[in-house]
Amino acid sequence: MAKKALKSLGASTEFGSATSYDVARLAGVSQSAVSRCFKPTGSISEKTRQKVLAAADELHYAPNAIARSLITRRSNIVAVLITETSTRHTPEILFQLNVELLRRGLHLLLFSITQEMGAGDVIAEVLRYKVDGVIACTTLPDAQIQRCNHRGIPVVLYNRVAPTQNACSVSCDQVNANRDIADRLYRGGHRHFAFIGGGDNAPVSVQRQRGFIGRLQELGVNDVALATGDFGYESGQACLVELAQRWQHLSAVVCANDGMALGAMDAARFDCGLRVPEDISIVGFDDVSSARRPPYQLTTVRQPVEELARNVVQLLVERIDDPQLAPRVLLLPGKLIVRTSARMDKA
Amino acid sequence: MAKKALKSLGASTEFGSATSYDVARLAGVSQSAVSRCFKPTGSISEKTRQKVLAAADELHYAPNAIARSLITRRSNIVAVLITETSTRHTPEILFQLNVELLRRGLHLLLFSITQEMGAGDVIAEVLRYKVDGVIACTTLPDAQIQRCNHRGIPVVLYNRVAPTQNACSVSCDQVNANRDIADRLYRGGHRHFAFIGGGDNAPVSVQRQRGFIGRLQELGVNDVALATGDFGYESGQACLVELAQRWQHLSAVVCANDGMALGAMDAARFDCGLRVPEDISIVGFDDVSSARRPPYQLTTVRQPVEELARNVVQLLVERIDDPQLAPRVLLLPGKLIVRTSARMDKA
DNA sequence: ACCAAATTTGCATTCGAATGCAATGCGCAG
DNA sequence: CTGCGCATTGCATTCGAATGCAAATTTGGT
Repeated sequence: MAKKALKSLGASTEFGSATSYDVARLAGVSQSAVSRCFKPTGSISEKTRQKVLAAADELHYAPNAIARSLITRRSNIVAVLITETSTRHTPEILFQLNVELLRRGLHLLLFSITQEMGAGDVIAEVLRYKVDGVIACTTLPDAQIQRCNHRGIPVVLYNRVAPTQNACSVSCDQVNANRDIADRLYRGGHRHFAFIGGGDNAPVSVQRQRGFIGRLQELGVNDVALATGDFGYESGQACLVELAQRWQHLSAVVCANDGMALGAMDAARFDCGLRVPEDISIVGFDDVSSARRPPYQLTTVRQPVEELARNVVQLLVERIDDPQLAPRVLLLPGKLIVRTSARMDKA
Repeated sequence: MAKKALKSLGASTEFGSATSYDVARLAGVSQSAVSRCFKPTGSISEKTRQKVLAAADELHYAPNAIARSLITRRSNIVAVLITETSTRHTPEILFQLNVELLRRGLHLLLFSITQEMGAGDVIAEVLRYKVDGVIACTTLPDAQIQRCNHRGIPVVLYNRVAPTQNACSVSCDQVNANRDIADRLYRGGHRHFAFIGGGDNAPVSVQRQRGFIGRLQELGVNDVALATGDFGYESGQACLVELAQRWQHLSAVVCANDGMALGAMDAARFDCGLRVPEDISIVGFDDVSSARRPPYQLTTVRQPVEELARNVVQLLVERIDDPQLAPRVLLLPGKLIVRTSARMDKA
């Protein structure tokens, strides 16, 4: 196998960067030495290390991550799955996840789930890249989660509860946030409530609704008006108009997200001639940037995005390091931002 | 080298998926045959192809992308560079880029540039992964662009003009969009203008300003009031208050982005007691979702994000396929969305 | 049926780095 | 000065798929 040694004799002037052999030759050591030099625990003397580092520097050498992955069976790549809507809701999540991952030497390979490329196709691609883990910022069928687990790839869900016990999940505690809202509105004197949801196949909407209505029932309020939109501003407008027509005494409307809450607020004022919060109280969820502006001053819940991202990555890394670990479910409290769009108990 | 053939005899029941050798053995053919079967141009008979595909299916085999990259010297991975602000401005850009890339069989490896990890560190990581190309949604020092070029990796900038001729770029034509705005406002009767910028180290702000002021000068308007914010709503408020105090006849204010325009609008109404657009006209840029809402109805410019993404990927792929190709600069027109926040010529 | 041409197949090597094992070098005690 | 033991070093092999080349097979023409 003397070929190996001769191989890249003339190289390193061309495109394509230097290899460990080039560095070895320049430093007058073996390729193994170069390899050990770039591995934290590598056994190597200080003298050789210096020689190698100098040579590496001269050739602008850095270990080829692809080649390394092949032999170590660790790609240091994590797949992150999103849909068009998941980025709209929290645009900063990708940035935050990426920062947390890079901090731990992991990289983020992005996959968008679309009409033309469903979850199944995407997971197939994910598997081909031998990623170390998967973070799903979208609903992921249990079959696909299983497919990953079967290959020893841990999955962590962001803001989705796992349908079964096959994946970790980290979410904002939507249920309790909205229970708290129900409580405060009730204590603030409201008795006639409505909820504007985002559809039953949107897990976040379902949970926010469950928290709100569940707590109201405990408080003895049994009929809560319901309307269903699509998370968009316009649908919030339409829902409020419809609700206001059908229910006379309506005094507090809780929406599954800020987009609809803002729509509802504008509809209340401009279409129904209602004052907010004197005639009607409105609460949202997410704390988008418009929520704090003068025309709105929307009372809403802010998700701890940075903390969520940190915990998602934390859980994932734990399971990458120890695949035997049982999946955990983490709930982080949201922060109620009390502004003036709702009459409620501030305590 | 009979070892190879024996190698994974007992495997394929465990974690870690089947290899081409496993498939070859099950199908009763050589590993080469399996490889050729998964390569579009591979020379293989229909009979063997069927045998191989059946075996592959049974073992849930798909070629290991990492191993393939190593030998083909094509990773099918593209690095995308972002900063915290670049995602805030256009959250959907990542999704769109990803969709376009996946369509062409390319994958998106995300890199966030932060305080603790500057452009230099990030490019070092990018190079280690042997990506086929780089898309920068952020300012990238020429030295770093060169570093990529030197390794034969093409770079395309999104919404930044390349400082030199070393990279392609695809941008929304901010200059002309704002020239048009200047024109229409002038024709609408305005003579006293102001521009609220986002700082001189923000290329988008500089260009929007240049377009606006440049055209005004051509029209004979030489002194335009200037204020500088930070793209945030609050800074827009502050700037407008300051401008209104110092300039009496101010009648049209153009802002470098919608965030500041919305702030300016609210400040005009709530802090300065001015009516919009009767007393003062306000124009933004980006067409964020709040812009179209009843309280604002902001006249602004929408960037053709989908088209931009498509062209970014198009240019990148062209240069990946033919590295000799000279870098191109593409400018796509923005779309002026005329609403009611500004008195102007609608034509 | 027979041979040349075209197609299909397998063998062996390659990509670049990591690592078990054996060999070498070094330090230190006796 | 000798020898034991530990720290370094190098050799050879490995990860999984792609591919040039030669061998084997099929195809087609006569």
